[in-house]
Amino acid sequence: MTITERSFIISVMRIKDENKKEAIFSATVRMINEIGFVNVSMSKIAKAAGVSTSTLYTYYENKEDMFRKVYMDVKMQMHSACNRGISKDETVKQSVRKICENLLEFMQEHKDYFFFIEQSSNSPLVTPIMHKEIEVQSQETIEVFERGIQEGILKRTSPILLIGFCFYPISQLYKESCQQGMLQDIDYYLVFQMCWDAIKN
Amino acid sequence: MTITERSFIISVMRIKDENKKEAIFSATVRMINEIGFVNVSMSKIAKAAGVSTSTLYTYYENKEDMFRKVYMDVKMQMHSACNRGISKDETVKQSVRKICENLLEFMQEHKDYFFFIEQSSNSPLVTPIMHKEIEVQSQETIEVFERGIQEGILKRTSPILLIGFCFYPISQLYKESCQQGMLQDIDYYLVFQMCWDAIKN
DNA sequence: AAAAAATAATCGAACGTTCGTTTATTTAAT
DNA sequence: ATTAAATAAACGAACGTTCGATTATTTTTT
Repeated sequence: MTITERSFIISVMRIKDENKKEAIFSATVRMINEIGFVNVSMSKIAKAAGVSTSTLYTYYENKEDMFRKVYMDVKMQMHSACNRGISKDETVKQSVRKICENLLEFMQEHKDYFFFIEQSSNSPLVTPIMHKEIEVQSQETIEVFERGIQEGILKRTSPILLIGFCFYPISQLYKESCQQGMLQDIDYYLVFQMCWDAIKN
Repeated sequence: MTITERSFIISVMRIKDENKKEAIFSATVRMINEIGFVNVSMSKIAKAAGVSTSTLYTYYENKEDMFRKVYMDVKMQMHSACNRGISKDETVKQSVRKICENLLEFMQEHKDYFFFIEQSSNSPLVTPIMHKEIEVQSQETIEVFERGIQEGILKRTSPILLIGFCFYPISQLYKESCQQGMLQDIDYYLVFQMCWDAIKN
């Protein structure tokens, strides 16, 4: 959306500084990763973003709203990254492989996003409604696995279960390898092979 | 441990009220699960435990120390639960199956512990040193998988990788099933089959 | 066996600081 | 001139932690 487009919709308002919004967003992610949820506060995030504390309240209703929206934003980015380049012309195995690679690539390129998700996703901040929204977002991925079941290639069970056997091992192993600084040791070709062995018929 | 036994070890100290320690411990777990790390505080935990805030400081040095020790405690309980009943007389497959069942049983019986772990384990509170300690504790489990590799039954890779393919899918799927209230729908026999397919040669 | 002394667990109150949020005002864009 | 973004200042409440007094328990002395 360009500035002129926006001018038609909202005529005389002063527009929100997108740099500022981005600064708040990434400061939230960064601070959570650095000091954790226990020690984080609105003022610390504002300071990290180079913004007044009260400015946070022009972008978010309150603390909870802020964490929820930032979480959903990051999560959505991850899911759309996982779906990238998926086509119905390729085989299910090719698609699954691509989804796994997309996930791995996202984790590597957005390490901070990934660790933020890991730390947020189990918090009671994240409501069942949010989980539903996320599932909707990952519909494209689900369809790949559903196709695999129909074709008799994958095990006849819930697609969510199949997806779990790809996503969780990969993400957890990446996490462990980061924590122990042995990223090079993991053979991701083997990991994908193991994922596939788990879900294939 | 009887009172007389204890008298030999600790002579002059007044004995800490174990009920109180337990109350603090479980209040910590409960509060984290209910309101999350963002909203938790020493005073809230003390109130939930039915104890003065300052009493927390006779059991723990400070807030961080408290969360760390409670986390380690819970984590150790889980790992020793997973090792329960493992014998070198049984086949590797039997042992692996038992470990998986132990994990599942622990999660079901100690839902609160499990969710607390899930929420804590990705926090920067948990240091690399703590991760090392945990790995030492799970040595018995590691040995089972090492034996499987030596016997040529399991894939020739790091035992940690193999364990990951059992633990993470099971725990994540249990978590999802709780969140969506569809615990009955999951076929855990199939889940174990998928774990085994992933790791077997 | 009883009393006294010693020790640390316990707690309520208080510390200074920081919390999340609101209000009043200024700044900047139209 | 109008509108909203942006902020500084201010709010009471809550924060993590410390402290002094009290209580409960054990050891030592009678």
